[in-house]
Amino acid sequence: MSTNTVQRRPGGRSAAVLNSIKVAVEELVREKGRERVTIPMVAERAGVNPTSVYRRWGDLQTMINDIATYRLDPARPIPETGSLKADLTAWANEIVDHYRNPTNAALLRGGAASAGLTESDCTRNRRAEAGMMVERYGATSPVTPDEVLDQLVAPIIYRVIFLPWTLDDSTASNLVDRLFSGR
Amino acid sequence: MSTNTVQRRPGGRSAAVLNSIKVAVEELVREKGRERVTIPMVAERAGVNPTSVYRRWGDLQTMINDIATYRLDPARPIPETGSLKADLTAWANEIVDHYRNPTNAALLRGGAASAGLTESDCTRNRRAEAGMMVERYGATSPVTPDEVLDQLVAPIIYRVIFLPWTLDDSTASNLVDRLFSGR
DNA sequence: CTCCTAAAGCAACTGTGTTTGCGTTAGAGA
DNA sequence: TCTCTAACGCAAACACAGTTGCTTTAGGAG
Repeated sequence: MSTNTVQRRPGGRSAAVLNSIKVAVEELVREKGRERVTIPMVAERAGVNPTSVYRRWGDLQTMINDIATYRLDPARPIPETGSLKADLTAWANEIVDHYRNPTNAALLRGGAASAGLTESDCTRNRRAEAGMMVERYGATSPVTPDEVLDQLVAPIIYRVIFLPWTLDDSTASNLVDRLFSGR
Repeated sequence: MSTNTVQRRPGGRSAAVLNSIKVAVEELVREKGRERVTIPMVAERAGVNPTSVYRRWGDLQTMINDIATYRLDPARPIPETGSLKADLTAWANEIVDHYRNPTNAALLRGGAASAGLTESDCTRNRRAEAGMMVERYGATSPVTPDEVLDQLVAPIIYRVIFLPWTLDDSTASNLVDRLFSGR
């Protein structure tokens, strides 16, 4: 061997196993909620030996975080329409659409259970994105980043967690309208 | 026996056991978060046999929901000052104060994990209380119950779950001010 | 095609949460 | 005080998540 790197084997069987596990995790999280999913359960649904899962990821938390490529991409482009109101509407619609997917909603609820000690990815990223959009318009902006969090992000996340059936196509624009009303 | 009702024994020992379990649950939920608490753990801290806990409640979810009498009492009086704004401010302050207690916050996060399928106590009660206050002022009310949920309850609950360190004495009144601004 | 070994499978074992049968303690009415 | 039995304690059995050593399968390089 001419290199000192470990040989990997991402092809064939490993890929098939990975894919069936991913499907099983999505199904089970959606069906039962993240808290009621176990590794043996995932392995059985995937038609795979539990040992394989333990060897690859070690624990359920690590596995789900790694499998969950369906979370909101932190590197995705932030809407830039030239109007703050339109930017916020488009951005809020992305968030609503993302969490109308039951799997994503279940993952958010699971994350909420262990939140509160440190700022989670969810809140930190949303806060950063809100700040970015508002600051584009500088002192002329009628709203602050904190107001965006309190009156736009918070209602959406609250509904995702406790009242997911109230989310619809007009939720985001309604909230933005109220945020800008009287300003 | 002249009655066909089962004899209960709420006094003495049973009350002592119940109380020591209640204390143990509060401590452990605050220390570890609801998700990392188990029944044997509670029983040991309480100096009680785990069997007693299983026999009384069956499972941890039921036990915590039952023990948690420190949650906001649904029968407590709703503020009635004569002004909707003042009512809402007082009411929101109660909620903030309640959830600034780390035990209550941890219980809310735990509840969030299993929410989303049915409307939880938390959301149903808040919605009912908001409706009650707003309806007192009928058609003259500048805000709707849904607006109260979106712009007052949701920001508070969002902060409790994800940003508990941002809750302070002025949080409630700031939110109410923004809710009424421009109306 | 052949060799090497990454990665999966298998099975036995451990630790811990949960159930169950039975004996003991102690609250409440007679 | 006496009796009845609800509620607790105890210990053995059970269920299942997670671990470990070994074997088997199959991807990739030569």
